[in-house]
Amino acid sequence: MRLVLARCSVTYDGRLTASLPPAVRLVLVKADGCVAVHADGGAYKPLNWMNAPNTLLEGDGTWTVTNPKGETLTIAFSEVLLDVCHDCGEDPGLTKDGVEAHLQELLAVSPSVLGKGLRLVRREYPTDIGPVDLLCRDAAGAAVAVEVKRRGEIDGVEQLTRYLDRLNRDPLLRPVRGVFAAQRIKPQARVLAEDRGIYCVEVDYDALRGLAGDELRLF
Amino acid sequence: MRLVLARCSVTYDGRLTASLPPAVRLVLVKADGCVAVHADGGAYKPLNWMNAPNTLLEGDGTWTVTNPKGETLTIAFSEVLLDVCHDCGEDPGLTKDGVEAHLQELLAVSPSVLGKGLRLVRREYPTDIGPVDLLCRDAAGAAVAVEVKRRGEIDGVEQLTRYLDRLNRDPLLRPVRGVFAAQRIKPQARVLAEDRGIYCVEVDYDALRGLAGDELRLF
DNA sequence: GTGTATATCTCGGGG
DNA sequence: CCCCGAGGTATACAC
Repeated sequence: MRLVLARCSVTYDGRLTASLPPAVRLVLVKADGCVAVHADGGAYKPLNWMNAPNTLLEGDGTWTVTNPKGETLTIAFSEVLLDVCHDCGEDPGLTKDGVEAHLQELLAVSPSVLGKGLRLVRREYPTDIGPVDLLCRDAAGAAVAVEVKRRGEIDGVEQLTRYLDRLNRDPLLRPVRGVFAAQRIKPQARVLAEDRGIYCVEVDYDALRGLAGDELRLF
Repeated sequence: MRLVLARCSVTYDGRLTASLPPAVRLVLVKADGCVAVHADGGAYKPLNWMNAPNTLLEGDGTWTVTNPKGETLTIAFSEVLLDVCHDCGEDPGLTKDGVEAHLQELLAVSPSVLGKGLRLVRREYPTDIGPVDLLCRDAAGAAVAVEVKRRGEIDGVEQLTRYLDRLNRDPLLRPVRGVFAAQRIKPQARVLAEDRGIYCVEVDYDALRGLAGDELRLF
């Protein structure tokens, strides 16, 4: 990792054109070759950057970074305050808990919280426009498609609607009901869903984790 | 801007739980108080971060960053290789050219590229579910709603469909046609759009800029 | 503040 | 390679 703190001006020419007048900024070059220019504020996003893979050409006070798509990042330095380089070694990486995949796993174990008598047919049930999170059957044997989100918003309702449209063309499944499950469902998303006959359920992640633990302990 | 290069382990507890085992990383503290932990690779996104506003408590080899929502980022340092601090001053900020807003401006000046005889009624025409990019009238006086995207994908078609549904409830506008304009339209989006009777146009940003220049020069 | 749309989104997975 | 979906998305802007 190379850290350069310097007064510099920057231009990016690629998917769009962007330019930065001279100021003191951090230029970060990582081991994979990616370059990022950070101002002293404004959250974690750099002002300008170029992802790996790319080639870095160091000229006389000017760096030119080019990627295979022909996009370029040009940095002109006028005053270098710091220029250090360190080898950090491999990073063991981040582990996460509480993302949508976990919610889906827990609901797959306890589908009955989504409706009385619901049984899981399979997770990630494939359609030709993408997989449905959960496909279930209810007590009467009717198919139920479930879309799982951490936060239920309009996009999720549209997504489930597209899946239902596809699934309802399959005579072996038809008619298929929809269930929209999320930790919190926004009012607009609920209105749109219910207008389309989609049932909405808010689920509690921690309670579900306890419930799943109980169910697993039965075996 | 403070740069700390150190062996450290990190945990985040908030919207989800995430943890990082010990390794050498860059910890970046910006003037607005935001904190970011970067590995030596993996593009510009930090492994963990905490946006401003927050409070940073420096303890004995451990930093605890807390935000008003009660989320916490904890960094435990074991070996500090570098710890420097610099005042960068205000950043004059980034200027961009070529984003969707510019494409919309250019199409507002030259709506006829979207269809013969099209005239602009207004940009950002309001509906109760959000603004339509352009509302036009064609040569026959019929209303045309235009959705502008840099890259035309399915979400954009859904968005325009929702607007058309709303606009077609207005007796002063009905019937309203839809036009989906983008620099490139993906095949799936085109199929969905045309299936719904929405006309697709790919537009050339540079050509449009030239055209708009010509039209302005007429005045 | 909520709600909506954009982003050089980034990032990962599957075909 | 593209396509699709998730994200602690972040960010800007309108109501």
